[in-house]
Amino acid sequence: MSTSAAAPVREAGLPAAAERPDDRERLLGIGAAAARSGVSERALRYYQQLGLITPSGRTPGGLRRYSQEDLARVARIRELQTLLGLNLDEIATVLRNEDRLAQIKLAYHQERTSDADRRELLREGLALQQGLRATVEAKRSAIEGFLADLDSRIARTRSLL
Amino acid sequence: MSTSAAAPVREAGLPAAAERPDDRERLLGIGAAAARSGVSERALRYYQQLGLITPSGRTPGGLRRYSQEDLARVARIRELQTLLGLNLDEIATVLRNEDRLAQIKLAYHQERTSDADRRELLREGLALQQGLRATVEAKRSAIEGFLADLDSRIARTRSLL
DNA sequence: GCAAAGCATGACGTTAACGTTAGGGTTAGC
DNA sequence: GCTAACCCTAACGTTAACGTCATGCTTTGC
Repeated sequence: MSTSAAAPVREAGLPAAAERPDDRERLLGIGAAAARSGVSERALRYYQQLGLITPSGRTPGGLRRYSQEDLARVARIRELQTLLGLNLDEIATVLRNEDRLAQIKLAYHQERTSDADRRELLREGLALQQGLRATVEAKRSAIEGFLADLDSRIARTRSLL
Repeated sequence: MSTSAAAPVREAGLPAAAERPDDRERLLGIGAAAARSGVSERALRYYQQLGLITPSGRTPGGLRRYSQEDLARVARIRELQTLLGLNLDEIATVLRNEDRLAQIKLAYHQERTSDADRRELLREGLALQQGLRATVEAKRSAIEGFLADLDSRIARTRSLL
């Protein structure tokens, strides 16, 4: 990590193996991107300001252009927000982890990576994933308990009938 | 419903069938109540201001006194907040529903309630409970999906090993 | 009966996550 | 090449859910 202080969380973009302009390569402006992802333009700019996303392009004049992966990333942010109740700071951490994981997979597949290094990389990646998994699992079991409680109450009400 | 406009959400307190001073009837001051429920004194006052709770007693001088049920109610609020991500407004609705359900159960057990009325009451209560259940269930299945996705990713990482 | 601890009621402050102008540049279609 | 639609940055506004005083009354233990 040798970038500047305000380095944003960047998605580890694949180096575009082969250019495929047919595969819906159309980039969206912020308006369309906002409409499709269901958040406001302001939210998109705000996420960017926090380093959560970076539109994969800009026009020569400086207008943001969003790719499909960008939109997927926004969807992920919303998911982490509404489902897990994470705040944007925590989400930044999660995304950083996931980006790191992608990096790891890239490094893993490089010829010049030694076998020992590969094992090491995988271990690190696995640890990252399992960290998030633990968080989610905790939430799930809590909700399950909540639901069980609710169901038993419903059963009691029902038994009166 | 004939109470004043700012009527708070009140728990439908049982009429204290028999006074039992031995059964930990000690009421807590706001400081102790806050400590035990894990929220701040300010939060307790704020919840009251929003009509979510009403301390079951006040000293002659006006100090709040919280009962065990009050604390349970606070715990419920926190649960709805952190687990389901509801805001205090939505929580007010849920609590109102639950209080209504308690009322219904009381009415149900009254001799002077007709059988037809009882069925009607039960139906209403059941509907209220199932409303919340649906919300929670939706959340659960969403989280389950999230978790499944995570697990498949983990499996993929693992398969590299 | 008195000091220390506890509490009440305002009222202003704070933080996260955006919303909303204001005052301009940029781009796309004709 | 021009206009309508789109977008930029900067900056102030908003809302929920409290935090934090300030000022003064209450309660409790000795």
